[in-house]
Amino acid sequence: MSAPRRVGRPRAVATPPSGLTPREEVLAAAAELFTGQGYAATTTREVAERAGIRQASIYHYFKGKEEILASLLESTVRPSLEAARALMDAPAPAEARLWALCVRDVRLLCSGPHNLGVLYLLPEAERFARFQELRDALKDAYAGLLARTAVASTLTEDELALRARLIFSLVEGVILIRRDASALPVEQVAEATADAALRVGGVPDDDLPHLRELGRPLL
Amino acid sequence: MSAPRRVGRPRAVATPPSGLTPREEVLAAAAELFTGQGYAATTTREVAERAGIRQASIYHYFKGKEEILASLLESTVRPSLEAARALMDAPAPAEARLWALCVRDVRLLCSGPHNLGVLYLLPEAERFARFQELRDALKDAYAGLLARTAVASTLTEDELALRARLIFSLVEGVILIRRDASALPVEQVAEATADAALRVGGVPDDDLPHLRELGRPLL
DNA sequence: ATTATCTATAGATCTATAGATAATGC
DNA sequence: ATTATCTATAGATCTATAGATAATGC
Repeated sequence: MSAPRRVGRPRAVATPPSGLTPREEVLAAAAELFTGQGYAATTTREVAERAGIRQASIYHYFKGKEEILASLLESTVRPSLEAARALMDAPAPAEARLWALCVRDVRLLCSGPHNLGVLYLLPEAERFARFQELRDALKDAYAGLLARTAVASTLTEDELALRARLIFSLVEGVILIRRDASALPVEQVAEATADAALRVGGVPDDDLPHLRELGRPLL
Repeated sequence: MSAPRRVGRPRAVATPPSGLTPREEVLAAAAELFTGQGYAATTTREVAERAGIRQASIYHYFKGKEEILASLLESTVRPSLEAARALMDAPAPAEARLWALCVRDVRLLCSGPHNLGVLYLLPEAERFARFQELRDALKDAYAGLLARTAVASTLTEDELALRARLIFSLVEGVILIRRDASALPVEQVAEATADAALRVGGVPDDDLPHLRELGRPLL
């Protein structure tokens, strides 16, 4: 109802108020375009246009195009890492915690308006050290939980490391699944992926129902 | 020993003979650069320079930059699909054939000088219809083999489809594993991935050694 | 005075085409 | 004559910066 009354020169193109800060509007626009066509293939002009501002105005909020991608990468992996840290200390069997971590991670990768996970797959992502650190910490969380499972003691260190890596990429693989199939039954995919992760980890099929019940309260 | 004696104007920069045709030299150069820095981030000039020719000479062999990527995408997925087709008719239990398909696919993704699989992950790859058709056919091969396993009858159609998709992305996931870890013990990763695939498919742990023995001759 | 935006543009590309050139083939 | 390459460049970008402008805040 009330007029905009915002500081600064008005925008050239009147913008329907989105509820987001201008910075967030830029990030949202970049998320859509980077995930859809890639980072290098997206111009700052396209991002600005979708955000409702002029190209040069982006530089009021970001030092450059790279900083936009860095911000998106970090904000996408951080919630996963927080979920992982919470589960590291939860009082439940490692199998159940690993299951819950997979479910939460898949949910994060499958929800949200854009398939933000595909940013992880961009070749440009390799250059962003801070993002890679966060992702490595997440990888370590998977390995740590797997090492605490009952079957772990029957495996060599190498086997364990490889299985942890396979589980991690099984979870990240839902990025590809989501990319192929636009609309997914998120919960079903999340639980199926978590089940698959435990199977890869060596958990016998018969133990799965019980572990699921222990894992569900951790979600 | 013998002089080059090649038709056409000589190259501006003398090229150590690579044994490849000029077209292959361009493809090899593009493979390295596209996988390392992405398609859009790679210029035709860089590709040409690495191939030992001038930028404009690329257009003698390719209609444009896109055709280079299309060619790389198709030549990368095609061997996987051929392996799949050969295994569709092999006289062995579906579980063993699925195991063998995984091993061969992972080998293909893990070998070769560059991590060509990352091309599948490029957002640009979505636009190449012929490549996507080949990849879909490969996906169907996985689903077809899984449907012929013994456990398949105990699952709903939805569960089966989802598991097939998870197995497929488990295999494609080695692209990410290879990207993170430069040097991999290919055989070990391939068999571990194939084992994991059967586990995701619901094959009991106890059956694995036997199925591996049946699968090995199919490699 | 401060702020958020704008307009304008420098400078640096990048792709693809036009047309010349330097080999071999006949 | 044919071929594989080259040089040169048109035309179309694209990023980031410089500096102006139109609001509110005090």
